[in-house]
Amino acid sequence: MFAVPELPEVENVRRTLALRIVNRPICAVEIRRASVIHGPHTPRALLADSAVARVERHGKQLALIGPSGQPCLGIHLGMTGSLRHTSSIAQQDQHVHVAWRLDDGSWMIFRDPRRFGGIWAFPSFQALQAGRWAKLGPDALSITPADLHRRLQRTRQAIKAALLDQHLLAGLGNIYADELLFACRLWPLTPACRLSLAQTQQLVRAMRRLLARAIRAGGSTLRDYVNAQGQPGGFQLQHRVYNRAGQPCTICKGPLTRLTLAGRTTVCCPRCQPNSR
DNA sequence: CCTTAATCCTGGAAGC
DNA sequence: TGCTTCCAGGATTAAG
Repeated sequence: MFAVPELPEVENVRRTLALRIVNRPICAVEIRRASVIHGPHTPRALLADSAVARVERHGKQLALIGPSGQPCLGIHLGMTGSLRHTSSIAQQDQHVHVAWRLDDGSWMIFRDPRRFGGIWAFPSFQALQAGRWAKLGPDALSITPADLHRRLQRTRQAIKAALLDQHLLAGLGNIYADELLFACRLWPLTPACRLSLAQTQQLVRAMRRLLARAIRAGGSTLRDYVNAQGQPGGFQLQHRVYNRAGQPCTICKGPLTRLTLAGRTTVCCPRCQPNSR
């Protein structure tokens, strides 16, 4: 249905983009829609006449880091954002907001039809980390069970709402939160503070396994997600609950239930994810 | 402290 | 066929 880039998709963008653009001279920057850029949007701030030395990720966000002493760009893909390396741009494409031209005439493009994403220009990676990433919780791939347990203890919110809160834990969105809760057989409305340390240890183990499998499969492509090289992912074929309301549970064969939680569609199995404890 | 809803936005799908 | 309506959702903000 949508792009919905969450941690596995953003990690695939990071890897495929790095292969194509790291240390490649950027000759020029075209800003077609300045409103997607936050902070200074001078050519220098956008790495014109410079290069991307490293591409890093925290949660769902990317950093295009210039050479030492040079600027840094924070990229958030939002819902429909994409960052791609292509040989050419369709001139009539209204959704390409920023385009960087490389030395061989190819382009890195930021495209985002729904414009929930954006670009944040900072003078350095340290400034991005201090100004933007510091507000995020630990990355879902590196958080420890003890840390997550401590953070979950602090809220009475439903576990699904807590998992979606990027200030608490960075990286999960609606797809992987539903898949994770199903994998752990946890009812989405369970208060977060009711998870025991043992349950949280299981949760973290399942989360790492789920995200690793999704990354390996290239992420989930529901409608139009592609990595920086234009390739779709294949993990949607392994979804057990997301977008499967009414269909049979892969374990008990009963119908999957759909409910709304924290304003989001939630799909789960009332039999395999019992509302208890 | 908690939840819900509105807001931003487009395009695909469904309904008439 | 063509129009309208609904719906998807990440993050923020305001209201209850």
